[in-house]
Amino acid sequence: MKFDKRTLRQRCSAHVREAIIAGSLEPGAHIVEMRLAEELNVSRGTLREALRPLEAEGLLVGDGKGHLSVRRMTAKEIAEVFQVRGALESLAASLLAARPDREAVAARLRDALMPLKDESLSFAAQIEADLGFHELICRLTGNATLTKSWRQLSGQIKMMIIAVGPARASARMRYADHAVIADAIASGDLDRVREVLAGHLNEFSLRYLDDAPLD
Amino acid sequence: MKFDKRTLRQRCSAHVREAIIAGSLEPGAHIVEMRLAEELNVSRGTLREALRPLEAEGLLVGDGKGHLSVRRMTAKEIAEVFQVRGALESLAASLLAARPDREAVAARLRDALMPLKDESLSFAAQIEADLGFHELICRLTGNATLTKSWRQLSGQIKMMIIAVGPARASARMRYADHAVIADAIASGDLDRVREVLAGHLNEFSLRYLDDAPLD
DNA sequence: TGGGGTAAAATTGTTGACAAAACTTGCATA
DNA sequence: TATGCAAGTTTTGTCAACAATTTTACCCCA
Repeated sequence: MKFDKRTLRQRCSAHVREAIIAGSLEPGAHIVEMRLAEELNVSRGTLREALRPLEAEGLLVGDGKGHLSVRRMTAKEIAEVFQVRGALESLAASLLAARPDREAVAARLRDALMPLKDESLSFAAQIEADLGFHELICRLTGNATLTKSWRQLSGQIKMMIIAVGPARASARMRYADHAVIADAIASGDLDRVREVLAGHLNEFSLRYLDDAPLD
Repeated sequence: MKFDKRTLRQRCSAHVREAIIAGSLEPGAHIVEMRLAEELNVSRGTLREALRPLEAEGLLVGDGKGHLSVRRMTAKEIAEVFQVRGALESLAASLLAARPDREAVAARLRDALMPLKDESLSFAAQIEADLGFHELICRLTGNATLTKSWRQLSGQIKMMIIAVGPARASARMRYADHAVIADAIASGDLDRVREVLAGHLNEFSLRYLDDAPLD
């Protein structure tokens, strides 16, 4: 038996975050504090505190008059998030590739990819494995600020991967697509690392924006 | 006459942020909600909401048992922040240098540097001009996610610049040190941009870490 | 018909009180 | 002396009520 030691506020935060990412709170939807608080069986005060970090994370946006709503990302904004994500991961991967123990690092990265070898993996599990791999690249650098900055973006990234659906998203979450990144890090060739990573993220990004509705 | 339309919570947030950055709330200091709320003449609930974003920003840290305290940054963490900042600004500057209107962009950047030509500028104003220049690099890209990520770091950066004091910090906030960055962007030479920027931030970083006490 | 004002409803902003948890302090005891 | 227990204090967690603001609905009148 394991108890959930988190405070109500933390659980609210997590719950709402997941609802947004999963799409059960649709982009553009207004957050009515009273109603949502009732659904979660918490007081408005507790909910409001839980909402604040989500606002800072960019999952919720205020309209200047106090009303919060689920962020609706334009195609342009999606491309922007990928640019920043690319810069962060590029830094991370470069740092890893410059380390003397880069082979060991690459081994750990490959381990994280094992789930993706299973072709029948659920969409949700694919996303977890994929983003888990990319986050691990950041974490292994030991730079907590880097990891935190990456995490700030990860919610938005998950949200749009799920929004675009398995048909288009799954194609670029395969094992081989990620193994080349680990290989590049193991090689220690910084230019190659940056090139491979940029290519990976770029294809990914294009796949989302190709025929996505522009607004 | 101009009224302050911001909510109490927003003003609290801003006030506490400034107090932390300016050092009047010292690193490591415990935040006692009741006492601080009384000082600011607001209720605990309002204050608590105001503190949450500061926690997300990394200016406050929780100890896992609900107690918040002002973040104390180690030398290692300072170096890490500079690494991430470098990655973000490098992306931004590269984007600007690749634009057809890069000369116009460089001109706007140089404008922002004018205050630094005044040798008798106050320390606080120097910091504003310096960081304002770097933020402008991000803003001019038009990538809001990039700007937001950079802003998340700016509080921590200001905090440590002020903590280290004018003696060591002022040396690298001169006009010429920044003008070369604008020049590089105007040149359109991406490699040169990255090199100049990396050099600038690196010297800056070294200056803080040189004889800073390690913990 | 449409512009404008006003009452009503809905929603957020703010507060103070109570509950729960964590941290002292002092004492009793092995 | 070290340990454990227990009362009391401090501090955070949560809630429900009230105030202020914004939105909506409706009616009046030119």
